[in-house]
Amino acid sequence: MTQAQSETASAAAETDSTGLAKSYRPAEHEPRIRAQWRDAGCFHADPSSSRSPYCIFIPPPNVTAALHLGHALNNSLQDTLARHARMRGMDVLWMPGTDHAGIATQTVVERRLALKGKRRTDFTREAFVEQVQAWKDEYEATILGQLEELGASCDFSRTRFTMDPVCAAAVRAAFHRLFDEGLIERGRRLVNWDPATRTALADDEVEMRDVDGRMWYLRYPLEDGTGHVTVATTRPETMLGDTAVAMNPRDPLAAGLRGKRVRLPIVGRVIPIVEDDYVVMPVSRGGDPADAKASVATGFLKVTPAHDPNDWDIGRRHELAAINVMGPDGAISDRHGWSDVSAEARAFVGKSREEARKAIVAWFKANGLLEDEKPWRHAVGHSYRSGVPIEPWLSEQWFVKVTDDRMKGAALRAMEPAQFDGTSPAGGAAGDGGMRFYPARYAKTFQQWHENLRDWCISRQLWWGHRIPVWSREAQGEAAAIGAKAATNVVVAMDSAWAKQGASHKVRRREDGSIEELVCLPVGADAMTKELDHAGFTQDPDVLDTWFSSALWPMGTLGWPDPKAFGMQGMLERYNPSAVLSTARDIITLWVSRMTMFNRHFLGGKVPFRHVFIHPVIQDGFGQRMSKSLGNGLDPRDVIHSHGADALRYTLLDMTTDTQDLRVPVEMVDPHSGETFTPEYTRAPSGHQVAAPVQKSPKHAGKAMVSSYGAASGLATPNDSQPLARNTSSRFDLGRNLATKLWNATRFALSNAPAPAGSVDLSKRPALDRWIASRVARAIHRADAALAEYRFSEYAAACYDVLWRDFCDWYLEAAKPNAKADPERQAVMLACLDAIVRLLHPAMPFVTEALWPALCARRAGEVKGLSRAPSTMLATAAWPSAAPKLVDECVEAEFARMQALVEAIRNIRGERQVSPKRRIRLCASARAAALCRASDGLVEALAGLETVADAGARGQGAMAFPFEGEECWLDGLVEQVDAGAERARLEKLIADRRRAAQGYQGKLGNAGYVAKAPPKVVEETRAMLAAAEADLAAAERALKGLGA
RNA sequence: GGGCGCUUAGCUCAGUUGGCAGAGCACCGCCAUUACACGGCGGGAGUCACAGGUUCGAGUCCUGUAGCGCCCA
Repeated sequence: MTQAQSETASAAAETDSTGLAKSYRPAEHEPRIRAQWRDAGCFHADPSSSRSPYCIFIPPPNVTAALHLGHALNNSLQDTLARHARMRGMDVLWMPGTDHAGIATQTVVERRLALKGKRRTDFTREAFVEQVQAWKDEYEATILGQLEELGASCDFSRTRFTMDPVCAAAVRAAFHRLFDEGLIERGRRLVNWDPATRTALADDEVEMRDVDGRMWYLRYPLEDGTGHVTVATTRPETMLGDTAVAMNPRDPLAAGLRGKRVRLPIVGRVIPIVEDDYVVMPVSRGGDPADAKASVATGFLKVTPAHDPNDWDIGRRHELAAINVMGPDGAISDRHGWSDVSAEARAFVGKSREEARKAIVAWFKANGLLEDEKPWRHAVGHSYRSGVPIEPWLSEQWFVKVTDDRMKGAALRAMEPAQFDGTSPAGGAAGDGGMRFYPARYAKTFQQWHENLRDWCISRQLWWGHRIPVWSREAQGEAAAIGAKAATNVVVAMDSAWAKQGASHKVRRREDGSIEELVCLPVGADAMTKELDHAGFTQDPDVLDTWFSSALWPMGTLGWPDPKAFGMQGMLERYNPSAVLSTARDIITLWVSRMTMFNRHFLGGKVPFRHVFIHPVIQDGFGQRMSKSLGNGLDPRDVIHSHGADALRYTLLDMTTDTQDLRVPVEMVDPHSGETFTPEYTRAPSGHQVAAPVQKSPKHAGKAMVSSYGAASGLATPNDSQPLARNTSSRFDLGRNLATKLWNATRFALSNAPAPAGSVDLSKRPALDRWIASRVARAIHRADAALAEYRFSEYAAACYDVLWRDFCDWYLEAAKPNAKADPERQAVMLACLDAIVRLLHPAMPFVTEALWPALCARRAGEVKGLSRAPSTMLATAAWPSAAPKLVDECVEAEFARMQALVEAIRNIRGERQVSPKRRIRLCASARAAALCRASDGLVEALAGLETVADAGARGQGAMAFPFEGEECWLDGLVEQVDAGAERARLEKLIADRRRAAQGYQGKLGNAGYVAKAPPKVVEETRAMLAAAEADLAAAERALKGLGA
């Protein structure tokens, strides 16, 4: 039954004497508790506090869409850390916010416009940005609402957006400073061009996909008419821009061709044959047979510097021209650097790259120059947003010189030396060695990324984003004179009137000899824009890569560069570096790297965070990444609906081990019956396993529903008779069940503790109380140790074990018979429960907070050694603390003996299917009898015994079992003894004990073992052997006693 | 091509200095015992992917193989 149904099923919530409803229904509590936290300002960080600061910057979610399960995971982890730190008395700032996600958001808005038959260019830039802004407002609200629903204890009063005025100031300041320092420059370089969205992309925004393409073999005639060379290419259309043919200098054919030239077909351009090690030789001429490329290579490579990054490099080595034959739309064009267009070539101008490819191949075929073509599967870069193949394209762009030591070197030096592969470059500078990765293996990803870093292209030809704060014009006056004297591409700073007002004024002579004059304005210099306009300057139309502003997140959100201007005095010093950044592994390169470089550069070497925790990636039940377009994902709101926020959080925590992927099988909820079921699967065209578009109701014949894949793919449309089904996963039952268990355990404890004692000295209490206190103390230590190392599943297990296994299964059951008559017992019970509730709060904030008032109303007195400071709200209550002496090995060992005896008895009861109501008699051995006497009646209560008698008092038909090497008997188990079954049971037991004994004997018979294993281990083995042999003997005697 | 990870019960996964193979779910019994059936008690279930090596002893450390997945070229 879903939560929604159980709500309607039981209209009035019944309550008992504790004032708590009979069961926990999350939806009845979550909104109220969220409001309480909000009204009490529980999560507001206080920079003036004397508490030590603890800060986490949220990885700001994109405003493109609502949060998915991966976000729910990451934020559950961060909230657990934040609440833990807050309860430990720290001043916690969990900084929330959202990211404008330039290209992604612009793309979704453009797609929406396309449905109405409109394009971005149908609007003014301002009008279009307004529409994106509206989208952003909607999704920002959704996202922040989702965070609240999840229970995230963010300081929402400080919520930031990467394009708000505070963050914008940081972007302006950072850009200005980097520009002034020469770390940002403009240049004509090959970039990853997305012809669909018509913008440049950074290297890491390009996704490599394997594509079934072809390899074409084109003949280029030698200029001297002595023959031809054959080049192999996957991109024949780029031949229009070829400026050389390259061959490997080790190629046996090289000597004969050295110095020759070829005449480029169609174009007629005469181009050189150059020699370059990059060229792969065919196997027949010495190529490496292991290299797949050698099997298709001809040994001759067409070189198109303007349309291939490798060719660009070859071009630079051989001083080749770069002829750009395409326009920004990817179509062949003669207006972007191609001037020697022959009459024959003119026919190709204007064709799209796909059309041009066909036409060029056809031309070669028709002219007898197409030697061959083969199918060829190869990797092609695609835009991670628009999905179209990337075009390497020559254009003027802005770059951050991250290859400069002040950037990449600083990032590498930030790594903790122990995690550095090789000799750590960290020195004694501020922040050096100050950053550590969890799990440690991700340090390698970070290191390798930086070691292979290339300059970062930051300009984007978009309208949504931070506009580049640079104004330029063709140089005039003094600037023109200075520029004329400078070498190509050397940027010269001007000491002009603009510069005196705080701007950075620079001059650069381009490759073509023209001279540009650039003025970068600092924050707050907007008055100068008018002057610049007047002087013929225009602002760069481009915007910055989103990651440029994201990289400033740990600084900008705290008011950098001028916190006072935003009323944030002292925050930068206090909360940066933050304690930890929690994020996914693909973000290490995109974001962690850049935050590290910028933070260190702008804040005197400070790292932005001391720890980086990389969380696993959630996949569906088939190991596929959850994706919106496939509808194979799980909306956290659906899980909150079916299981509650605590169940979602706890289960996610429980799944977070240090593995890199985790699977969550997705099931569906039948809207007709509320039942959860496993849907029918089918294969999407992409090859993914997805829920079939329409599903039959498992309960109601003839009724159907639409799956989220059906809706997302458009293959089915939800309507009244065929509604859209929500998804869920029974994986979350774990958390829901735990929440329910805690709720009921609390109700039970409260109803059994009407008048707890004011204070208790545990040393004067029976073993049972000392035992539970010891278990709780252990659980607290276990939880603290786990969270200190970001082992979330270990923390979850610590909570589960102490609550369910120790407190409910043993302590409450043992305390049940007479707790009401023992005020001190009641006090211990409530104190331990109180500690457990606190322990669970970071994982399950709602149910614990819902129980808190009831616990406070019946507050137990002090239990020495277990400190639990009072608080009206659990969210701001103190973390429990247990004195080390509370952990009592002796009591735990004795209790374990008692548990073993109880389990031995239960085992026989279970096997013989004895009714729990049936009271039986234990005829105990000397040791067992002593244990029972010492246990205050626990054994009797937990094993369902009527009495405990001597072994000798057993009657006819008593069943024997060995306990610690002695025979014990159970009397009155059954009306009639089944001798055959009894014999079988004993024989099985004997075989088991014999096998164990033989194992130990084997070990001890090994001279090496006895000589070399630690004496303690050998001693344990001896004891184990003795116990097994004694048990064996006892069971054998019993079997004998059974008669023939 | 380089790097990283995974392979343990039917399923999803723990197993942190090498020392008695675990949990939850599912399954099979018994029980609606007045906290909880989102529950209690019991049970069955594993050649720890494969092959070597180190060691008195390997799920754990080393080498190699196979399959799956991710990241970077």
